[in-house]
Amino acid sequence: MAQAQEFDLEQFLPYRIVQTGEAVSRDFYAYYRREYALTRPEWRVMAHLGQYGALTARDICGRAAMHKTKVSRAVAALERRKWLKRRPDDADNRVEWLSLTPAGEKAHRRICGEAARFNDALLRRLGAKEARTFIDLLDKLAAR
Amino acid sequence: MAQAQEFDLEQFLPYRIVQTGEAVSRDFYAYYRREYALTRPEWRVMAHLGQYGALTARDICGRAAMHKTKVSRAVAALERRKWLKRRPDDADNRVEWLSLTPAGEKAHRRICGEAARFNDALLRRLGAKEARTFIDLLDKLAAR
DNA sequence: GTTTAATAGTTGTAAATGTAACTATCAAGC
DNA sequence: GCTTGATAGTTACATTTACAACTATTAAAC
Repeated sequence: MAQAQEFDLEQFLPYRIVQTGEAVSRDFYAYYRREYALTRPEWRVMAHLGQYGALTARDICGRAAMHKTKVSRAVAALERRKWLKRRPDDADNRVEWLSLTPAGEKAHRRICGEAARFNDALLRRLGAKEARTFIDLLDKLAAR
Repeated sequence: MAQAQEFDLEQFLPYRIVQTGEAVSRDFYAYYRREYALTRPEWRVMAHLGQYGALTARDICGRAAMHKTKVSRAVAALERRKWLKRRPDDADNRVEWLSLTPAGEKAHRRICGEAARFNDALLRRLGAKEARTFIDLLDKLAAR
């Protein structure tokens, strides 16, 4: 049944990558949602601030490929729970520098520990050398 | 700044895969949304029915890893536009067999043509051999 | 054959999201 | 120094989504 010739879902990279992404991130997502009641955008903002230090909302949009409204709401939520603080920019009043508070950093460290465990499990599935290859290929795919 | 030791976002596979998935599917998603006003779940249901023939909603949930409410609403929308029909199961009245109508198949073929072009562009980015490797590694990652 | 548990699928409701419109600020042109 | 256009970020509203509760039907237990 169905058409065969040119197209096979199982070989269709956008589908396969999205699918695999959902499969490998599901458990980790469930973890930080359950343990910290964090949404995905909130965790992503934390992850970027935790790793790179103070950033503007715009920086996060660029780096994390998140829309600015998503970032805006995630930042507001993290600020409400006092895991994030804003500082004005000296030269430009439109800009706000965002960073984690000590409480935010503490949570970030703990979540990163768990993230590292999840990641190690995945890397073991691939093996060290193939994991390296895989990440290189991801870079190649995403290169604009 | 920030913590260095154990964890690096750029090496964190769940994040990298989801990110790459979004990047490589964005343009194709924009295409079928613009040209056919299809949502992502709707296209996914179509893609499965077009490729595998008649399936139950449950089959689609399993194959496409979609939640049953998402499938249910996508099926209802496709039925409304007469791209999909339902047939009762002979033995079990709870079950419905879903398949594309001729109009649905026609649209499916056209979208698949475009999908194949998108995919070819991605495969060219990787090269034939590495594309093969990449898909194997995706299989390995998703294996439960 | 009647109760109980499981399954296929739908619907209600709250939360999350995308889009566009908005405010505030800045830089450039003149 | 005003006007025009761009930029940082927020808010409003419509659409999607997730989660739980629901209906209908079947299979199992007894």
